[in-house]
Amino acid sequence: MHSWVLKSEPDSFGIDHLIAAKNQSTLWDGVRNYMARNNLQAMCVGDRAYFYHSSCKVPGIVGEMQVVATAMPDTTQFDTESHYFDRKSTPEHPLWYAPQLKFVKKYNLVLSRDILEAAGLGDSKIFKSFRLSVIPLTAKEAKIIEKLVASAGKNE
DNA sequence: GCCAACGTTGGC
DNA sequence: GCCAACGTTGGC
Repeated sequence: MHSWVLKSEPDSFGIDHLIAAKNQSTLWDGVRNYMARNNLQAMCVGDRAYFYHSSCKVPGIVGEMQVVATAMPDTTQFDTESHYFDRKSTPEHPLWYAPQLKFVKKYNLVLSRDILEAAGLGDSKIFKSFRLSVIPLTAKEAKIIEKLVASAGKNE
């Protein structure tokens, strides 16, 4: 199993949108960056994805999701009405792919950048490749986050 | 709202 | 295929 960090702006699609969604799941579509796309395609069923809120008051990891279906063509790329329409893409040769993600849990606190950095994740791609919206975590990084979640859970 | 980082585009 | 210009992301 691999772990990933998926960024989204809570104003456009936050974890509460996911909770309210049908089956509490969503296609992670609209990603238009090749490196992020490659990461999306590398996701396997059962992988864990941390939901990261960006461009908001307290940016950080707010909860967990699980991959329930591997990446399939992102249909918004063919929709001329969509903000995500891409004229270079055709149904025969789609450029962009989206996996299906399902809500697992929402934390009772935000794992803010301060908390993540203090836990030793300062060298993680979360910080180093901060423009990337789909970030792979090493096993070590994933373990650190698991620990943070476990200790935060004790305060519930 | 500013601005640095950095991916993408397009002219050559 | 290089690289400057441009646009977007995202923290502050």
